[in-house]
Amino acid sequence: MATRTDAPTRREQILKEAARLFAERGFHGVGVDEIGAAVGISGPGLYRHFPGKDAMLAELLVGISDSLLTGAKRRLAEADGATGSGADAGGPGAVLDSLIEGHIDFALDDRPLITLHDRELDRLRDADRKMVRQLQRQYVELWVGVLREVYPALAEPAARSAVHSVFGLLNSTPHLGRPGSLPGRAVTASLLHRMARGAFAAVGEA
Amino acid sequence: MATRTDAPTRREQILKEAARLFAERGFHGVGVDEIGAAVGISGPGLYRHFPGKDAMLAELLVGISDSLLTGAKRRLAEADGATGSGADAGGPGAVLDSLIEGHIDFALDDRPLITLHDRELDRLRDADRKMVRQLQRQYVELWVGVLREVYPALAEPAARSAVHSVFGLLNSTPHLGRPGSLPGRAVTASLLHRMARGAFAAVGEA
DNA sequence: CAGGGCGGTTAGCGGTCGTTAACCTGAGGG
DNA sequence: CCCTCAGGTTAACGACCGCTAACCGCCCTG
Repeated sequence: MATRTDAPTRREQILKEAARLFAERGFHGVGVDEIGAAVGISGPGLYRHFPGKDAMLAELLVGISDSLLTGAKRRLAEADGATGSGADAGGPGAVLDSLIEGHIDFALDDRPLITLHDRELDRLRDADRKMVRQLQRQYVELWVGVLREVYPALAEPAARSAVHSVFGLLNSTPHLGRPGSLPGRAVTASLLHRMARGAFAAVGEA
Repeated sequence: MATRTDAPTRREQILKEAARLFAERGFHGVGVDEIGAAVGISGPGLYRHFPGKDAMLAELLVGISDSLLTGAKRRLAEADGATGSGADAGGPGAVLDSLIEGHIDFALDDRPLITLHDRELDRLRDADRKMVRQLQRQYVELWVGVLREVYPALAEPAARSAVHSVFGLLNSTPHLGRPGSLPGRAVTASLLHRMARGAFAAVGEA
């Protein structure tokens, strides 16, 4: 796949600005005119790119969930391949670290999307909501499986609760102040990573 | 103060139902007619109790923030008194445990309010929003102070980030399934408590 | 150089929302 | 016995919102 250096298409501009606005003021709190103005066109011009306001939210939420799940699957496969072929410092702990790292990257780089992800799900039409819910569930179950490999004594319901709670922890990035006031991306990522591991350890090594 | 055994007043009914509805569908997603219907009166009847829809949200959010801060101050005072008078198993660690316990109680018992608390803040008028923000900031700083007593090596910005992140963890209760599907309140509370302590330890004992 | 369609524009429609106005009723006190 | 007033009701207004209709210019192609 080519790393895209192209200018973003108009459609992508719209999605990005819509995500920001939805995250800031809520889906119902943003008008189509505002979304249009954010990309330099006005109101109804959006309907050349999307069938409606709902469709923008749907594409955003499905995209987020799918991207998270796809990334996690890729990391899982990479780690399994590594541990299978060579005797490096891998193992289930490394896979868990990789999942955490991926989620943190997402939470730090796409804050508006992380905000929308657990906030505006109920505004979707039934079909879209079911799809997003299914992707989210797969993502959670993937984490639960890896977590229980690291801590085999952990029962499944507890593992699931722990995963949801750590998502809450990692998704707290929007509350950590604007990107400028952060002590640096790497520092924040490391802090979140250690806290997530600590939280898991506290419930897994009971 | 008398522990209230009275039937809830109409005003309290309205606030409770409004909180539930706002949490479910967002502030802009709920009409005044629905709030009225939820308490058995209809639409404009609400204006005998509140000057407007905004005022309901404002009272809810200020109430939450104030209640959290007041409870935390009380716990801090109680713990300080205990450690000051006798040589029991207290100390800053016990204070931190008490803060965590209080926050968990709130997150488990008032899920709609916890949801609103970090979701609809921007819908407030400037004055109200400033007040809520100030209460929230005091609450955070109180936690930061206690946390840095437990882990003196922890720098202040890191401590503040850690507190926000643990709030994210504790406030994940709305995602843990409906109250019925939980493995029992005490079990969930214990799990959250251990995870919070583990997360703090992981960043404090670096 | 004609023409078609992509990507815009403005005007406006229908519905919904928060709020106000005007009216009503039943209980309590002088 | 009347008056007041708290706590409702319905009707309606004005604003806003999502979306459609109708129109238009530019670029690309045959």
